[in-house]
Amino acid sequence: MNIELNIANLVAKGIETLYNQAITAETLTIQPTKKEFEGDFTFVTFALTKSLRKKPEEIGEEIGKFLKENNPFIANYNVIKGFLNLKLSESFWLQTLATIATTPNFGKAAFHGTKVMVEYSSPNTNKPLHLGHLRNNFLGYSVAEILKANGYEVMKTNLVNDRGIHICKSMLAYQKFGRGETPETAGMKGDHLVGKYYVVFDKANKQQIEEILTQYQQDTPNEDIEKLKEKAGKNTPLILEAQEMLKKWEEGDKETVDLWKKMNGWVYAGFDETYKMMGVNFDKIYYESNTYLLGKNVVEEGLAKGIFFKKENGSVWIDLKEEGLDEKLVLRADGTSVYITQDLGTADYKYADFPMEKSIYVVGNEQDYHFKVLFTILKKFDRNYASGMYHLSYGMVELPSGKMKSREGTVVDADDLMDEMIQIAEERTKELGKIEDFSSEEAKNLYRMLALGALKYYLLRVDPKKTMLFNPEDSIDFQGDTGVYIQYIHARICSLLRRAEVLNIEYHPKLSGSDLRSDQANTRLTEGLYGSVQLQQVEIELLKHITSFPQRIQEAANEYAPSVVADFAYNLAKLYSRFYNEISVFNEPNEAIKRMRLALSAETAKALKSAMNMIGVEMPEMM
RNA sequence: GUUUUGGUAGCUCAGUUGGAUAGAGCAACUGCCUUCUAAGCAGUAGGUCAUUGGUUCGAAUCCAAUCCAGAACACCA
Repeated sequence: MNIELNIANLVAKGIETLYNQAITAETLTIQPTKKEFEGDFTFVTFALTKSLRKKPEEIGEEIGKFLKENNPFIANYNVIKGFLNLKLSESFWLQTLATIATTPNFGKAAFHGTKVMVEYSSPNTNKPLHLGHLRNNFLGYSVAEILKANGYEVMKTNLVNDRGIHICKSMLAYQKFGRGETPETAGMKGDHLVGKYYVVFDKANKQQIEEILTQYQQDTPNEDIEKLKEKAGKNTPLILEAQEMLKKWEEGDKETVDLWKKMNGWVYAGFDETYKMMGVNFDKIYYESNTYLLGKNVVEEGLAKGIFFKKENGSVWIDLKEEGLDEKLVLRADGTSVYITQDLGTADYKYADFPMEKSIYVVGNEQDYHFKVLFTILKKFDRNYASGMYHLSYGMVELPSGKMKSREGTVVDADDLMDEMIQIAEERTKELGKIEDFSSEEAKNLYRMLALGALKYYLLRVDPKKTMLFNPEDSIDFQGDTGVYIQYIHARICSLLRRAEVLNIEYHPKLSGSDLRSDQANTRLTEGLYGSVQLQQVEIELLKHITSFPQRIQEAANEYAPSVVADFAYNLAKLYSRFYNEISVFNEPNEAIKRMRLALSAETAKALKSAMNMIGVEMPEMM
């Protein structure tokens, strides 16, 4: 349902009839009427003045008259300057309500099965998840849900970075200083324990850098200090040992691999817990330890096709200067892979797994350049999936104190943050004392829903592309433009609907078989259920807003922006809240109006829930 | 230096393919709980849309330049 487009079609027909000029509806500007003017939708006539050689007011007047005379749904019109404001009839809105109510999964598109892969999360196994990961995970999960709502078949994947020098660092530190500690003996989640040893490594290594640096300065007092620092950073005993360990790992040394397996096992157990709490999941998990050797065949292929070239020392490159990029290394002189090599191989590997038309990478914007290069190369290779690749590049999350820095200990841990939010949700809820009849199980579940809802909404309401500020004080605020506010409105509606059920009020049009979604059936039902009742302005506003849901979901998918859905939900909740305060449902003496208001409430709740679920937020029915 | 992203109210953010007098929330102030959940509602106040120029009936939105801020530009991942 797209009212704007329908009106545009009517206007186009009008132009053809009145002025004998063919025009496509899509080129006409129809927009919701600003609230300070009378009307529902506005046709902007300026664009037509040249081709029709008429004044904007004249065009508006003539088309308005035509529309009103020829269409029963256009109740009235007025023209201000070049703006033709159209008022739609009550029966139109009532029928719209019936259509929404009888459309299963209103807002969502029919399944068309186009395959799309969404890769997100992609953690390193050397430290626990933090606030930045939360934005990534919530975004990835939400985009996947939004694509599903648009009819795609979605495969959610996670490419875990489980190998490399950084992993060896925590392994080495554990080996040296761990004394056989385990998550059980330490009373810590596995990912946190491993993260602890990563920090231990870093500290010890820093000390070694200092020592070496002093040595260097004594040996070569005239050398530039920055150069010496760099050299020292690469040559500490610990770093050399870690590199040695990486080599051993690659050779399959049993002791090293066993340790790696043990520690990664701890990390995965920890991650699973965190993912569960976050409410995200994956259809398939890839591990870099399995994919890091991929891509060498692609390098061969590139050389054979003349897309890559070899330098004298044997390293392989691609020249992307024509694309406005630089020369880029794709294989080291010693024949080992770099980051982009494995990404090239992994792209083929994923496609063999799941022949998708779109492949979304949810990765921070510090890797914009990398993905530009990756996609450009794959296009040069004529991979048939290359044109469907998209880097969902999101901005960093900053704190009021600035960027999160692990060195300065300002990193906000994901587990800690979620726990804290749950605790605050519990405190607030207890203060309000509304859920005394909840079992402790139900109460706990509610705290979780509220806390995660607040957090997800807070992180997803902002356009993904933008750097955003995480203000701890604002994030725990449950008032105003927040997830909890929307959940609250939903709970209130559910309360009304429960009462309607107790009172046995039948407000929902029930259709079956051939009746389903036919206009005549709608009209019949609408008249039977609601009669020709008078609608309040807020009620029309609500209907207008709900009606825009399908377009908003599409827009969210086109832009990969959950913020669009969040915005829809918030504004719908706000409108309903106004309705709820202005208008009484159960004190209304007219039964038809009562039914209409209940149906309107029910559809609002459905749309709210549907939208919020798309951003991963659960909606309580009582709170 | 090159490339790239951003700059809207004190703060955090919206603002569709250019459309009417630029919107929310927070913070501040004023009202509203014998009435369907006050985690709410209504209202007041708050703006040189970074700056300058251009395009046109019309610019926060498009173009150019400038200023400011972030990021990327490794035989790291």
